[in-house]
Amino acid sequence: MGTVTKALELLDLFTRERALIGLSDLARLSGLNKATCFRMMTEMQGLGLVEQAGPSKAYRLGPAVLRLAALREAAVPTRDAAMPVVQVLARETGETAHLSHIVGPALRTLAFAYSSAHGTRVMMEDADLLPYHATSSGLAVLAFLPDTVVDSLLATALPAFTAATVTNPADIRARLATIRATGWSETHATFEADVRSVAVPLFGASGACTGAIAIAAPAARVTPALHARMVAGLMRAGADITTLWGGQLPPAVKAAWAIAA
Amino acid sequence: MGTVTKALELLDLFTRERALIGLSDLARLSGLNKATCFRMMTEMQGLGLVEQAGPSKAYRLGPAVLRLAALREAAVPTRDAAMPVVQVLARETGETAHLSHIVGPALRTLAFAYSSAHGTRVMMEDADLLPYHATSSGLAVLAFLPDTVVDSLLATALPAFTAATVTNPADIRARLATIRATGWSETHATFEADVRSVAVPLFGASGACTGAIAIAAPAARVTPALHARMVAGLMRAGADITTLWGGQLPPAVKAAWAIAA
DNA sequence: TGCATATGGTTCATTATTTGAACCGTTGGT
DNA sequence: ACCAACGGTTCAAATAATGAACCATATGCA
Repeated sequence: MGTVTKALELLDLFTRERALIGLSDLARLSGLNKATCFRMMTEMQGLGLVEQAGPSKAYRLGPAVLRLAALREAAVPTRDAAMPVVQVLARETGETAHLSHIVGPALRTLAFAYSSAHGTRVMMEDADLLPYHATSSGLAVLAFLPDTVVDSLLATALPAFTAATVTNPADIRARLATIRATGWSETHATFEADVRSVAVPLFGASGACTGAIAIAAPAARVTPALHARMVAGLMRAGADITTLWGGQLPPAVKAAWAIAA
Repeated sequence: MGTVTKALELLDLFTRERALIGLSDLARLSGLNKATCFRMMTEMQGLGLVEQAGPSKAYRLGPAVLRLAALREAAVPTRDAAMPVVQVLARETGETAHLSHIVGPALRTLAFAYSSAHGTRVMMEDADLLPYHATSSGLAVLAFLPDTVVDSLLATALPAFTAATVTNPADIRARLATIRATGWSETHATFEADVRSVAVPLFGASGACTGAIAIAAPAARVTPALHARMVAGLMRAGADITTLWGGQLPPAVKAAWAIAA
């Protein structure tokens, strides 16, 4: 493995719950030697990518990442462009809408919006990781990813997050076939209990799948009428965002969405 | 130089004007070998830090930086926290206010706000680089940085951006002494013609200077009364943001600002 | 048409950097 | 006073980075 990859995987250890990490923890979590971690963190600190904070000298992400993100959004306004669509979707359905994005090998939440229609709602957090096999967004993306990616994912051990999580590769493959035909995916308490979620895939300029947009609601609230509105809204939002991103819907998806609408 | 530093300096070549860079250009701009660049970019691509786009296979910043920025903002809401203060400052003075931040060896614009009071205003851009010796923000920061940093900067050749730019190290040192005493800095058309600008430094948790906040106005509009309001507003804003960032004013600055207020 | 010169990407012997066990000096708890 | 954990440092040994030369391809030009 390259040195750069190791250093940047160190950055991936930072999460919302674990914003500060000490040197020893960093070494334990990454499996790298403490000296290696130290040299890398020192180097990245010099570039402003991380900084040391607090009473101990624990590390956290530094201000340089803000500059990089500002430049990325200036070049490719992924998030800013899609945000209004996500908000409209949340308002029209009265439920939580969220947008996710393939980053490296994982699917991450990029943006989300709540509705104020109900006192209870499904909560989200930015930059969270979504498992492919247990979320509607994950399945929507997986259905339109190359077979090689699907094969290698299904070859690994799939964790069960709830009693309802589907972990059998054959069952998942069957669901993917359905999703390819209908153009949307659905899960039922497979990631979090009592949550029902529907998603559609999003596509980039080359026609490859780059992410998904989804709506998540408390299961008890999802009537057939609401479900229909969710699917219809997602198809429109999916087409809109794909256009905003300069992407192109695969013919099969375009046909599936046109028939349903 | 470490490999990680080289790779991340590659990322620093991306700017707003040059969002897409091809492999050969990357090698030329960085001075690194083409094979080295290729390997590093491939590695960073695997992590989503950069991606290849367009008809040619030019590189640009990838979606992973958005995730890192989201986590940084969650841990330390630098920009979000400071933004209202910058906006109030712009509204109260009727001029352009901007916040800058030390990132590695350079000073970068992090946020700015315009006022709608006048038809003409000083324009800004996010993530722009501010030269230390020719801007009020730069001088404000420099005055509170360690002597070693000042020495090494003044040892380099300082470019003149206008006829009024001060490039003589001795003259700059004299101005820094004044700034240390008063707690604020000022420039007169030293970076852009007809622009007059006032700034105060900002400080981090350790008491070290981490950035500056400034107001820039067309020179003709700066009356003594407005100038006084600018300085007073900046001092309040500087104290507020330093607090918001969990920072601490050095005693000397606290004293200077208290006396002036 | 063919020549010249770009481009992104690849190879492999040479070289320089990374690596990690063991080591400091401090700190905080018992 | 002790112990264990912390952040940080060292240096011979091992590994990964390096770069000149090399493809295949595409573009501009006469």
